[in-house]
Amino acid sequence: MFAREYVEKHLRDVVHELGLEWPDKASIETPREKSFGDLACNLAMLLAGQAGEKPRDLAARFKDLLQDRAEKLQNIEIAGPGFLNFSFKPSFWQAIINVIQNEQEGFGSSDLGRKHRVQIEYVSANPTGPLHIGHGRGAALGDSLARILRFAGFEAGTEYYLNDAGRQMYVLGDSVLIRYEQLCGLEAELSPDHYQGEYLQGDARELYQEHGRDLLKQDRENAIALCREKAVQSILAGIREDLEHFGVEHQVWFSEQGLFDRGEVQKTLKWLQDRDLAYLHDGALWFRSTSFGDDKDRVLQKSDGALTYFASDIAYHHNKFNRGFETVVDIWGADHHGYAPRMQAAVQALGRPAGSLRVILGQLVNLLRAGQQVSMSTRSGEFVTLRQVMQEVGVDACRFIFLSRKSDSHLDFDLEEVKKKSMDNPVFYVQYAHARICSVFAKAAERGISIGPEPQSLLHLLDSQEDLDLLKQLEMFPDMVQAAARTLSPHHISFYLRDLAGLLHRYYTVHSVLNADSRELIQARMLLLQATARVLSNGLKLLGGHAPEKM
RNA sequence: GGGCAAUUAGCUCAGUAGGAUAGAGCGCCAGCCUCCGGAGCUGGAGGCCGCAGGUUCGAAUCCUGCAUUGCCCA
Repeated sequence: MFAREYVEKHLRDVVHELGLEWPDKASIETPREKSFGDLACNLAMLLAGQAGEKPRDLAARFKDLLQDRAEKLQNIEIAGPGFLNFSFKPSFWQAIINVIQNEQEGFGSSDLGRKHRVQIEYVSANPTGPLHIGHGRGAALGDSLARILRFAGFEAGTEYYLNDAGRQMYVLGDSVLIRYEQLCGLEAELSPDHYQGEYLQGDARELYQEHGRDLLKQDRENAIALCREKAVQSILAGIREDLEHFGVEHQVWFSEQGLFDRGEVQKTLKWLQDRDLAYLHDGALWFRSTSFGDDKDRVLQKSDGALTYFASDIAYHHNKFNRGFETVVDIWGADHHGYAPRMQAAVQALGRPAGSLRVILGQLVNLLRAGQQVSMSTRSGEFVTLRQVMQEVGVDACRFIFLSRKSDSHLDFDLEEVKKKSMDNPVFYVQYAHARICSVFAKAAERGISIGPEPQSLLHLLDSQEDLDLLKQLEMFPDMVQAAARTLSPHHISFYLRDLAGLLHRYYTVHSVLNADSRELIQARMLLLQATARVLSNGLKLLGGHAPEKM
């Protein structure tokens, strides 16, 4: 049982016995100051009114009642205005090694999610060009979240929504056709609205090789459709390749066009109209988003009959929920944040409770090189692709940087900094800790030292300050994973890993493992290192990174 | 003009159950290799948590107003 649960269970018993009610605002947390013990609780302060006693007096009663029965505690203190500070016996912390040894790659997992079905939709870039670094952030976030949620007992599905319908696709096809016409020697020119990217030249060239000048003879709309198909296929192939290289998987690729083909968009619009959630006005069809907290009603179908993106997005989310997902997570670029209220409104209109849709906004990524901004003009096609960044800085470093910030904070991504193998780039710091441990074990093998058959009997030797600091950090890993899952925030894991690596490095410097005084102590420390390596590895895996044995 | 987010050390950022003397890394200064990987460790300096009110036993955290920045919408 973990520390927090242990304390909470006993506290609840006592609260119950005193005829009091457990307050919602009760908190049991590790205090900032080490001298305040391992865990601190504000219960006495919150219950003072209810009990009609002064906080410190009430705290004293708690202490008396707890002292006899909570045998894993070493010490209970009353401090400040009425805090209860708890310290555990070293044996409690030492026992975490056994837990880690038993659970191995499962250590840190839980059933927090109780198989709750969650869908994570991420990246979902329009197939109009290669992925750039902003997509990389979304990719790292979504993939890591899926790993974390699964580890925490949720059933998480991953999906890529393919915007393969609509005007942008038409423009894409038109852009390729113009390139093709140029190859044929015609005087065609791209307008500023067209996609300018070099990558479309290749598609035009292939079309020319396959069809010669035949496309010129066709009806122009047909030719555009053909070009569009060609471009989408090749761009999509590139995107899939990039994501695979990035270590990211989408279980489902969901086509917007498919929604139209199956009539789901029209069906959803009718569904809304039947319930008076949509209405006709000025020849257009409007959604009553104001009934669900949006600023104004939104157009679903324009007066010329064209459907908006919003219309197909509602149909898409309708589809998601109908597939049985209870919670849907959408990861968007921050430039779409204005879109969130209407989507939230739509989900509620579909009859889902608030909170069924959780939108995560990945803030913009600012690409720098040695402090200088790298220009990223989107339409002109002059931008650094995710692929280029991966090749230059490596996948692990790239992902770790994305996950070392809150998703909604701006991120400066400096190519030179990320390549540096220093604390500027924490992934190396964390990986180095793992490699260091592996190196100790390699050396141990050379010297013929191994851990004996009864390792449990040695754990009491891990009683120095550094031992306990490290053990406590290991013990809180499951808690950390749950916090990351609850708040959909992978960055908690990366900060945790940095702290854990820091404690390991310190430990390593202060205590020699293989040169310790006794054979028993050597083995005990090896056990501690082994457990630390396991947690580092489990944590890195949740971020989609690797735990190398050598660097 | 309206909306959303941000504002914490010189720089980049944690702090999502409201808790005690606000943290980390980088950079700067001073130290640590007879020894398992120095990609490391130790110590120091560095803060009005944007500003002003409010809520309460207690606020970086919650509420209101203002300022600055970024983004979205018209």
